[in-house]
Amino acid sequence: MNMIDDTGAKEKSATRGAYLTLRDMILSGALPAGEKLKIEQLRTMLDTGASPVREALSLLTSDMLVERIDQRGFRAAPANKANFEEILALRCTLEDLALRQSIANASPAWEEKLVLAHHRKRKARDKGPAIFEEAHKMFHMALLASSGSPMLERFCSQLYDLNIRYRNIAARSSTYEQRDASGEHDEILDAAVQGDADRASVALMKHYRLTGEYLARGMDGRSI
Amino acid sequence: MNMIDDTGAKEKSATRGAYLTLRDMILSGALPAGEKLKIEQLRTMLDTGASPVREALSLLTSDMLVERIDQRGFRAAPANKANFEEILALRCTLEDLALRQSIANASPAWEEKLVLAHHRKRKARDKGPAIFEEAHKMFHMALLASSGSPMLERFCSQLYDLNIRYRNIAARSSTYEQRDASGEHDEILDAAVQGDADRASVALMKHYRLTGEYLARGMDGRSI
DNA sequence: ATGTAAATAAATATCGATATTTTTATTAAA
DNA sequence: TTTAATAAAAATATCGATATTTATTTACAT
Repeated sequence: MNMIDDTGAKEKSATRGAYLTLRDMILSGALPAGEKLKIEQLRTMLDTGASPVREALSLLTSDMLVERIDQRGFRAAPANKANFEEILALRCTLEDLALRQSIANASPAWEEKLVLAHHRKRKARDKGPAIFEEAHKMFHMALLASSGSPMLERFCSQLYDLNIRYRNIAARSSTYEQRDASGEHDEILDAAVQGDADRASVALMKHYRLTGEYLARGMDGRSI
Repeated sequence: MNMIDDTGAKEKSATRGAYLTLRDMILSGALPAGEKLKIEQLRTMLDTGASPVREALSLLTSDMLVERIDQRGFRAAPANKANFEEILALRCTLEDLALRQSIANASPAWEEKLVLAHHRKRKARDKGPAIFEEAHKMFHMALLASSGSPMLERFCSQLYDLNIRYRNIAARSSTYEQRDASGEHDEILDAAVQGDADRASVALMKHYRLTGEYLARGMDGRSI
């Protein structure tokens, strides 16, 4: 989200490495919500210096994955059902908007990008959860990619990541199983490529709300 | 925006001080859009170490006021008319939403807070631009303060700040004069307190769009 | 001239050590 | 006991120095 990687190469600065690892650990739940993030501890864990860790944490603050209290360090952002529902609601509003704009600006290049992302997502199904997660996000972001509003897309991307976190929290704290949403994705793709904004939006919202209910069940009555 | 100040006291960490100063310099245009931000230069300018400067810049990245390129440092976020118009459009959408939610959740406490913020903004008129700017923002944020969605409010606050920047850019690069929008504010306040969401929203949107046109004129044909 | 390659300069990123601040533990008084 | 004050420990924030990386200049060949 936050660090522009112009090369795409694997040579990563210590800060970027720390950023990616910590982000992953928070999204996956390895660093639980609300947990105090001690520099020294992370420093040894990531085998790097204090400066990269501090900078990575500062960066994660933008993503709303880490909270910072001046003079009192960092902690993983807290999680609770109210926050989850806020994210879901905001996500529906903003993605609805972005998707409609995207379809309104549809171009052949965008359609192709979208079809490609969908294809890759399907192929990624059995390449392990990390690969699939990446491809899944790519597909959803591709839907919004011609919205014409980079900031709106950025907000959506942020909210998407926050939701991943709740997905993992729910998976951990209950008998939650991955549901198969590929049919829903197909429907969204089809409507988007047809240029049918209403149908695409309805399908996307339904997709999010169904997932949302699913997750909410896994979270019920839990302290998270 | 980014650093939680639990005390409100003046004892600020070096990082927080650097953050506030740099933010101010970017919003005011003292650090022009697109400008390379060299650590050493800022370090001496702010009379502090490199670490606080780096962290402050990382934080400003969240506010979309600074861009970071791995291994190549920081620069003030670029500015152009397209970006300005994107901000305006997003702002209208998100604030419309937040304002309506806020009015829907209206409480006596919120109304009082709002009236107070409006009063303070009026009194601040002749206390210098910095004080007025602060009070003006407080009023606008107070309008949204009972939206029930902290994240939505955060997005609005971010966009508000980005708009301040363009206000200052326009002021600098043309014969732009501060227009008197107090009548518009009165109208918005009145509608909000009455609980008339439609009227409040229309007034708020009109307020933003008028300001927007005003600014756009000041920016026309300029490289900024 | 024009483009390429090596050498130099500048700037960034990182480390290790230290000063400050906050938190925890301990002791003394109400 | 509970509260308050103090001492000890832990953690954060910051500094100054150094290693890496990128940008610029210079020299050379086409």
